[in-house]
Amino acid sequence: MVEDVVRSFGFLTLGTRIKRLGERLQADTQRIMDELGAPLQASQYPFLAAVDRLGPLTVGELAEAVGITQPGATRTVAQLVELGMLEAKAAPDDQRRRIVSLSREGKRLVAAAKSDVWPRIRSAVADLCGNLDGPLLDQLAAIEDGLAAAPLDRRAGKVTL
Amino acid sequence: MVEDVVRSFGFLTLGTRIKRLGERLQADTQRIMDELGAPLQASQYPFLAAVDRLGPLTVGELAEAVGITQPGATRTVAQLVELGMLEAKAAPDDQRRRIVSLSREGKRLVAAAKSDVWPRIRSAVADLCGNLDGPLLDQLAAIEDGLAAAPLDRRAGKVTL
DNA sequence: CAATGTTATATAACTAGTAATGTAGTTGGA
DNA sequence: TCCAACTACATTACTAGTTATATAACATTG
Repeated sequence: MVEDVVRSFGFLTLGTRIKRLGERLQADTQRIMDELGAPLQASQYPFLAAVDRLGPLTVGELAEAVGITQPGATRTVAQLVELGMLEAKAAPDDQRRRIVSLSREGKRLVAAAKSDVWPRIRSAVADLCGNLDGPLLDQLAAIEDGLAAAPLDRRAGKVTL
Repeated sequence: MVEDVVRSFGFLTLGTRIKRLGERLQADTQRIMDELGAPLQASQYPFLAAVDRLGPLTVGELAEAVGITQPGATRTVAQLVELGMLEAKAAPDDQRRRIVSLSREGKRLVAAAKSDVWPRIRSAVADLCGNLDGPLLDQLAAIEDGLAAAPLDRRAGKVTL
């Protein structure tokens, strides 16, 4: 067993450490969704959730809402249109803009996720880090240790919160 | 300006949010290193730092030390060998293992980074999040807001800490 | 009202991670 | 002792982000 140097280096490697932790959380979340039969990648749901929450958006607005660059948004929107979850049509007043909205199937999926999948994920993440406090590096260590002890998909017991 | 839904969704999208934040921190760190003339990618330094700290390691041990998978380590080691920063030779007792160590040039680079670059990064990150406390989501919001107000490369003033 | 500039999206090439699988070297038991 | 299983690393194909740039539509202005 070799020392985790990214953890040992503290603030110097914080970006690497945080990114790694995010990847780990996303992978665990994906496992919960796979178990529950959710048919998409974890990374695609924020797009559906954004349109559900904010209403039809352009590609650029979607990129901003989910916090990635425009080319990334263009690609994921294309995938979700291909999968039949989103619809995109040119704005009537400005042919450059594409207005993205939920398809019937997309709406059905969001409704199912809202009732079955998302509460489970929220409760698992809350179980992992809902009660943390104190300095950032200590909380990160607690989350890493917590995931090692019991990954997210074994924390989804209660659907409360 | 569109709402940041990943931030709004709280624990549900924590993995996405944390990963995004890590990418942002790494990108800012890269800018500091570029300004200071550091010749590598931010993602490559943990490998050099691991070998510097722990001594010669096999590819598998390096993967464990920096917290990625073995194929990722194989690739980055190959790049750093190509760049002349690392040397790899088969272990005398077990031809399967490759022992990775710092080249002369790699040692020189680590020494320069230790004295010039790493303290600057540490101080910038400490300036951003060294004094945070409280619940995780609040700290994440503070870091995001802090980066928006002044990215890391404009926080590297003092080289203390 | 045409030329020029700007904006919105698309495309291309790259980075850095992943999982699955291949291959060569080592080891242990019949 | 040799074959089967295991181990360490390499390879391949994929994911999801990035930057840089191209294209097409709209806006401005001389």
